[in-house]
Amino acid sequence: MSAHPAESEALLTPSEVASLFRVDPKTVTRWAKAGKLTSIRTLGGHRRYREAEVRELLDGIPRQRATTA
Amino acid sequence: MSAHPAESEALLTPSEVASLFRVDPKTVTRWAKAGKLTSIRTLGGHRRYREAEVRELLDGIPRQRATTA
DNA sequence: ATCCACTAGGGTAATTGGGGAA
DNA sequence: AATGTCCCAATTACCCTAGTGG
Repeated sequence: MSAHPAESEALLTPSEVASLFRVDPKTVTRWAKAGKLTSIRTLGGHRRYREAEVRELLDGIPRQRATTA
Repeated sequence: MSAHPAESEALLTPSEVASLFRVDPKTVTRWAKAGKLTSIRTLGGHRRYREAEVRELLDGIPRQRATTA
């Protein structure tokens, strides 16, 4: 079988996102409900999150830069 | 007429669909059994899925609106 | 014909969603 | 306002063996 790169983008599970942020998975769910985080749903209703978006939030949009003095 | 089959007839394997949704291939099988996803069977009993349908489910039917609070 | 990754099954753990309360 | 925890029901993940796909 071919290894078709049919992937448009990588997705993360709730627990994975929670681990990255060091929070409870339920908290990630609340972020999704609040629209703070984009969520894709499986056909069973479980949420998946865009890895690119998560990493961007983690790397952070540095609002305040510790200037390398 | 074109000698090429319609592009919308493109089929995906269970593992490909699973990768797109970030779930286990067996989960895709359950979706097919539950009638949540159209499945075509090979002569040997393996399932194939319509790419167009999968992409539509992924892009998804916007069910969530980000409240621009 | 062989080779081997993938899939169909079935059964059992682990995760998730949802509401509600501290 | 924002988290973490408890409960329960549903969904999903991992285990195996045998058969299919190319």
